[in-house]
Amino acid sequence: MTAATETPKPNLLELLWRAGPEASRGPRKGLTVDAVVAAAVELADREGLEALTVRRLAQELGKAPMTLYTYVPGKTELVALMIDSLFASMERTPVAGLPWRERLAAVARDGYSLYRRHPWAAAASPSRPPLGPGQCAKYEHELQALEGLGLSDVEMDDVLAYLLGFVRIAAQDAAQADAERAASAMSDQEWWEANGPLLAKVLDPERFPTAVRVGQAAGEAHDSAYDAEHAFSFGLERTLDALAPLIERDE
Amino acid sequence: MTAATETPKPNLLELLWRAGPEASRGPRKGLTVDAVVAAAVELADREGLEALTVRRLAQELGKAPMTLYTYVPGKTELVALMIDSLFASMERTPVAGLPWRERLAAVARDGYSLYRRHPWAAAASPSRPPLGPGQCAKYEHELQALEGLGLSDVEMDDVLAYLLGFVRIAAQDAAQADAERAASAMSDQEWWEANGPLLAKVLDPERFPTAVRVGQAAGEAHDSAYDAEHAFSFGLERTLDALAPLIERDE
DNA sequence: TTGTACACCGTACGACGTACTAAGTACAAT
DNA sequence: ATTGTACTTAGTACGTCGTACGGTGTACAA
Repeated sequence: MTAATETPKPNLLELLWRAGPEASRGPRKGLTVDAVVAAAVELADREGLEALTVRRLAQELGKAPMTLYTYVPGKTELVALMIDSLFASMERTPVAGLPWRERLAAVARDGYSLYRRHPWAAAASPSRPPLGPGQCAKYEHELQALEGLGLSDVEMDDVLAYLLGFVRIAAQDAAQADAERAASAMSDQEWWEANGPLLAKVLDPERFPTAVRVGQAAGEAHDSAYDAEHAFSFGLERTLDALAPLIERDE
Repeated sequence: MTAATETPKPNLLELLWRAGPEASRGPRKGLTVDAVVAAAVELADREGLEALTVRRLAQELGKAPMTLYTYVPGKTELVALMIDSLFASMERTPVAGLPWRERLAAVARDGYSLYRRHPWAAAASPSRPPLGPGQCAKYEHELQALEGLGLSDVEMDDVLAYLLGFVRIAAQDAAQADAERAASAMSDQEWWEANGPLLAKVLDPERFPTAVRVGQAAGEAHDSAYDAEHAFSFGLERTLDALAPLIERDE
């Protein structure tokens, strides 16, 4: 029995920082982790996260499916790498010198437009992503926007998590509204013809007086049933108001 | 050729309101939609949304997998029904007579604890769920908590969407933190032994000065890397502060 | 020159959602 | 009472997924 050559599964952290040992023997690699990740991002952007399958991605790269496992240990790790690569290359509006509201607004808008450009990432990105280089660069830049405002270190982290939570949920909702609009082959008119009668019967103004009134008003105000961009700008103002007492507390 | 008996696929809306025509011929039904949905909720609570498969659910109900499709047209509709059933039976703290902050806090806490009890729902529930009876009852109750505060109808909807967005993201993050803790078989110590050296090399305090400092402070403050309950209570206070200017604007 | 670590590929396994078909049931129409 | 038919239930099977496994050939190290 030969001693098993221990090739421990490459760690996600090593992979994120591209710190794995590079092979010195064997055939030349036909791809790189970066190339795989870039192709995956492009595919997910084009056709959504559910179209991103290992087979499909391999096909686009001109390789057999299992080949990708040489570069990436599994699909979850691939998605983590994809998100970190987004974070690494995202736009970071310079904020030095701006008043605090504009600084935080810029941070929020940078994040939001990243997620709008890559809607799958809003659904997939966790609150505390693994500490890859992209995540670290993002975190560093965002924290610098919070420096000098009289917050403690712990408060800075709390405030940032709160702000980014808003950004993520706004992006999720926007992406979902888009997806629903695209998925329903029905026009609004067809939908109402199909479902209007039932809704009219069931949305009893005596049982749901406030809901019927407010729902109707909201539906008319935003031309669509849900106006994502309005929700974002409304929410951003609120979120900055939320932080004002904390930040301006001792000025 | 016999004329095709048109049995149009039951609409999700009809299903939500249990408004489908009931069969008058054929064998007695061995189950009800409610029973299927209840079993599905129980299974998802117990083992998570990814354990909720049609086969597994059918097994728990003592039926063949395909049998469930008599009650529910597909898995997506099943999940929608599950969420609406949660909304229908959730706790709704009475808020009449309370000051506005306590009213909104109660609404937020009811929602949050619902999602904490059913973590899968936080991930699956969309911003604008289909108008089932549970969703309507929830919406009605929540809007009543916003009545009489001097807001327009459209503002009431905006404010509620904003508040519920916070609740959802807080619940998502909490659920994810739990899941990660459960999934990693490693203890914190093992994790640091495995990843500490790389992180120490790569988290260069010159490249990421603020991130390293704040990250360390935050990590020490919350015993775990991410303290969900703290994030919720911190965020709830902020969110109420966010709404104060709007609500107290003309008092 | 040769041994070996490695990239690459084909095949295959066990899950998944669900389409299709057949069997059997109980009410409606006769 | 009988028969037709709408219905529930079940079995089988298809196409998809992630990925385990084993084989083949390459190119560097010894």
